[in-house]
Amino acid sequence: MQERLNLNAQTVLNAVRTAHNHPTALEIYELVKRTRPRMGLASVYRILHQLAERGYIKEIGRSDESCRYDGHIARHDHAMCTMCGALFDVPINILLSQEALQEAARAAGITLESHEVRLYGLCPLCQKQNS
Amino acid sequence: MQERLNLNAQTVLNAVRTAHNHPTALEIYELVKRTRPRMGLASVYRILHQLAERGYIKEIGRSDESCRYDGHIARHDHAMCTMCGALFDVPINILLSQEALQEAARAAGITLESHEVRLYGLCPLCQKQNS
DNA sequence: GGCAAAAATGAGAATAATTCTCATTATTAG
DNA sequence: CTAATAATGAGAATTATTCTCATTTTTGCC
Repeated sequence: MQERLNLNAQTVLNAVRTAHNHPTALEIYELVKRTRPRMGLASVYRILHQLAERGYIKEIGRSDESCRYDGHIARHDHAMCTMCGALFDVPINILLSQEALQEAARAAGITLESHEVRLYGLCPLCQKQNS
Repeated sequence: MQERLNLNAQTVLNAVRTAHNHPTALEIYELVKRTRPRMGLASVYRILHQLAERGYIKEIGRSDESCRYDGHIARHDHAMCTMCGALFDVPINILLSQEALQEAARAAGITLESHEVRLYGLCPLCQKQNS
């Protein structure tokens, strides 16, 4: 395990930071190839995971597995275990003012259709295994 | 296009509704095969999409494409276009009380590490194309 | 009921994102 | 300098999902 970021990791980190549009791994790979044409896609994935693990970057929309389905269609929030990926319903409503949501949507440039809060943490099982 | 749900769709819908653990398409396929052993996986996917489109069920964690990376690591929220899948930062903070979050996490059974609000709606481009 | 048109189905191939394997290369410690 | 250790890249493998298409089912009509 390395402590400091090496040249490849620096290049990838730079690419993620300068791309201001939430790039995919493939997009980052394309960017990185300009300066380091020998780097492979697998290395990009490997480095991205390391960077995320160390908190340099974040992964968004990583479902960690496949799409899941929910027969419970009333609006509700979800909690996801950061260790095993288990997904839970939040059985109580997390209160958010419509005005705050509308303002946020406006600031982001979209019309507001719906929203969801996602909580991240350890599920009971992973808590045990982790202590 | 059909209006009413047929037997296959009913079976899939039932499976999603009775499974209380956010099943994946594969899990649903396994369930459904018990009563309708001839149904194929592709049909399950097809029916799941239809059911979601008509609002009978919801898809969770559908990134609609690949995992995206973000060099902006301070906690912030995201807005996603429900039509094209584009992902935006919400440039302002959506206020949520720590107590409410903690209580929700407790109710869901996880420890709280972090959270994110996701807004869903149409991005400017899709608004235009849709009007 | 019988039949033609339209829609739905299932099987397996195809695709796309991601991960794995492993021989090679680079780095480090002594 | 050298042995041990870690990192790399290439391509194969895996996994979830979608596509294709020949067959089956359903539907509307006589």
